[in-house]
Parts: sequence; C-alpha cells; structure tokens
Amino acid sequence: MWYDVLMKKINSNTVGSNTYDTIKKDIIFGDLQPGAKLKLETLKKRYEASVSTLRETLNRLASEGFVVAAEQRGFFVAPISKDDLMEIANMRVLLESSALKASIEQGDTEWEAEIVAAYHKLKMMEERMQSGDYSEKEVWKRYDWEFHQALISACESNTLKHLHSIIFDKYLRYQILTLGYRGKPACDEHKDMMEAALSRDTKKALGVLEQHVTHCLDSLVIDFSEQLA
Amino acid sequence: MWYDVLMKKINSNTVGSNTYDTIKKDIIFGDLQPGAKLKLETLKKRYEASVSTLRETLNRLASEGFVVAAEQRGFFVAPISKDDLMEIANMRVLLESSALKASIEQGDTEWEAEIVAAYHKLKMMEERMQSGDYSEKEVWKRYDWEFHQALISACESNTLKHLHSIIFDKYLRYQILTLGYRGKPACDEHKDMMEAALSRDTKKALGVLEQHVTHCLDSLVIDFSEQLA
DNA sequence: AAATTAAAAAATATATGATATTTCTTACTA
DNA sequence: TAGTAAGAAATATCATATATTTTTTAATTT
Repeated sequence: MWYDVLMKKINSNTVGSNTYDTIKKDIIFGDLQPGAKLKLETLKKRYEASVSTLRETLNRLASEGFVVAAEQRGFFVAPISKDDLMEIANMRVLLESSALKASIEQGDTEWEAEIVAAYHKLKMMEERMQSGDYSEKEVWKRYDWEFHQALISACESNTLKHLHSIIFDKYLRYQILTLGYRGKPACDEHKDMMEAALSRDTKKALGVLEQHVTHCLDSLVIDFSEQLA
Repeated sequence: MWYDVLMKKINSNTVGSNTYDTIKKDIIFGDLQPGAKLKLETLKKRYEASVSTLRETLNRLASEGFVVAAEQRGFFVAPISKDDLMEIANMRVLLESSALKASIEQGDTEWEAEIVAAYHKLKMMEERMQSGDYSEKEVWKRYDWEFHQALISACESNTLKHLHSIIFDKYLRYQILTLGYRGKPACDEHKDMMEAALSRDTKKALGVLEQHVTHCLDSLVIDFSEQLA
C-alpha cells in the first residue's frame, strides 16, 4: 500500500531503540535528574519495557556516558560537575573544529544551501526567544543542533561526526539544566559562523566557533556555580 | 586474609564484564573476523554466558563501534575498510595530540618516571622484534599501548582519555590484522617522542606523534591493499 | 534458466519467572 | 556512637516461552 514505507519505519522502531531514545532524551532534558538511581522495577513501569530490554538500553547509555553503571549496584544517571562540563566543552571545540575545517574544505553548493536553511530556522526561533517567548525551548535547541550539524555535514569522517554528536548531546544536557539563553551575542555568533563557512574562511570560522562555545561555557559555569550555592 | 584484595577483584569480575573483555579482545586480536555474524547460540557456547548477558555485552560493544547491531538481524563484528582505517588514524592523531599537549603542560616528575619506565619496557621488546623474535607480539602491543598511555597520562580530561582509549583500540585492531612491524623507524620515533615530552617540547612531540601515526598508517594501508588484492 | 512466490526453519527481540549474591536498611547490642 | 547481625530489596544471571522477522528451501510461474 502507499503507506508501506511509513509502516515499515514505524515497525522497525523496536522496543529497544524506543526506550533508548526516550531515556536518553529524559536524561538530556533533565527529566531524569543527574545522579538519580535507575531502579529496574521503576523504569519498567515508566518506560513499559522488560528488564532485559532495559538493561540492554542502560548498558548502551553507560557506554556513551549518559549513565553510570556501578558493578553490582545498578545504574545511575551520570552526575554533573563543573569539571565535567569544562571537559565536554573542550572536547566539543576540539571535535567540532576539526569537523568544521574538513567540511569547509569539502562542502559543495548543496552543503551551503543546507546551512542557509538551517540558519534561517534557527534565526527565526532566536528572534522569538529574544522577544521573550521561551515556550519552545526544545524546538530552539533542535534547530541549534541542526545548524551546527549542517555546518559540519560535509566532513567525511563518520567516526568524527559520531563522536561529535555524542559530545554535543552531553553539552546540550548542561545547557538545558542551566536553562540559560545568551540572547543576541549567541545569535550573532551563529551568523558570523555561517558567513565564515560560506566564504570558506576556515580560520575565522574556527575562531568564531571556539568563541561561541567558550562564551556559552562561561555563562553555563556561572549558572552552575549559582545552582550549587 | 592477605589475598582479600585479590579475591575481591576476582569476585567483582562479573560474568558481564568478563565476556565484554573477552569478546572485545577477540575482535581486536582478530579471533573474531571482521564482518562475522555473531549468532547468540554460538556465542553462548563459546563464551559460556546467557543470551541476556551476551546481548548486554554486544550492545555495549556496538556503542563503542566494535560491533554493528543490525536491527532485527542481530550483531556482526564491525567490518574493516581503508576509509575507516584512515578515519581512525586521523582521529587518533587529533585526540592523542590534544592529550599529549595537555599532558606535557601538566606532567610532574612522577609522570616523567612513568614514561621512562614504559619506554624501557617497550624498547626491550622492540629490540627483540628487530632481532627476529616475533613470538610475543601481544606483549609488545601492550607495551606500545602502555607507552602511549603514559605519555598522555598527565592529561586531566577523563573524557579525552576515554575516547582516546577506544580509538586506540580500534587502531590496534588494524595493526594486528595486518600484522605489520615497522622495525627501527617506529622505535626511533618512540624515542624521539619520549625525549620531546621530557624536555617539554610540545611542538616537537606533536610533530613526531603525527609522523609516527602517519608512517604507521602508510604501511598499514599498503598491507591492507595487498590483502584485498 | 531466471524470477517469483509460498512454505518451513532459524534467529531475533522481548518478556517473565527463578535463583544466587550483593547491597542496603533496620533494629539490636556493647 | 560505633559495630553488627538479621531481614529486605535489588542486582546479575540464567532458562524458557512467544511473537516477529529473516533466511533458507522448495515449488511454481514466466
């Protein structure tokens, strides 16, 4: 039937991959608190999956560092700390810079178009945020992710893109947890980054990227310290 | 009793972590061929673990990229390819350079001593290899790993060290698969790297490291092409 | 003979219940 | 207050059972 493909896609979403996606999302978006104990029985009810499936999921997430597996003592949501945040930020700069450089060198017109499109969506959302409408924070974050994604999409290393995506998500968790929105500066940086990328100015693009993350990190760290106080 | 600690350690090795270690080792050392189907029933006999435990293990390994999980079709040993090898090599340079730089900046005398010790062991083994004795390839590889490990051990980022260790293992798999030993040049590079690190010559150390990996990559790629021919 | 299709067999994904151990609580004792 | 012993809770592991999916084999059609 005409919707075969669609059905296929829906069916192929196994219970396992669903719980994986959901739990990961819940960790990133703070619905599961940092450090929280992940008791199998509790998760079973919450995510409607069996212990076997849950354990597989938790093992995957532990491998990626969103969950900590304590031998014989079960699973916990990965804790947060200032040190970890800084490590993650540095790692993001390292990976994203490398990917961006490769991307700028190899990107074609299609790549440019993707960036422009992603930037447009992000900009719309950022303008909404600046006018005080914080209602769609999740969508904003998705557009932010898609924009950075687009910038490095012409990088040919899957290894690099994969590691970057994990680190990006970890960084995202800190951003969500501290709720901060940097407003116009961040928006300007996005614009500068796009323009530098499109004009193939690698040096400038990398500079702005580093600045972008560093600035963001600063405000995160401040929020973070306040939270602990 | 005096061996309490030892017992503790043995006991704490759960079935899960054992099968994880063993399967990972078997993949890296080529006892499980690239691309091979990992059938649960077969693995059950080979590793003496239940399906649940095995699936947890395979999910972890899939997360790290040593195994590929094909939805509804089971697990396979990660395939190898020239492209992948090059990606891994580049990633190793990226991560190890960054870690080495940090390490050189922060390492203390203890760190220096570790390097000297690790180098000594590696050198002994390399001399044996050069005189034609290839019998202890595994030990040699462990010493190589420990040496590079020692060099970056003063880097404070756990995130970085963790990612590096995974990439290093993947690179190691290619080295083992192609069986190559580069002899004196590689040995000299190790020496240069140590000396540069001890004299805190970051620039030189990074240069040698990059050269070291690049040279190794070249010989791997050649072997690799021959294998496919 | 090549391509389809149908039926049968194998393997996976998921769930459940059982057991041995380990960890965590709680109440008791010194 | 510290230490500990009994009991409860939770984990790690395994064996089994079922529904789906994939793969293989056999049969049929073009």
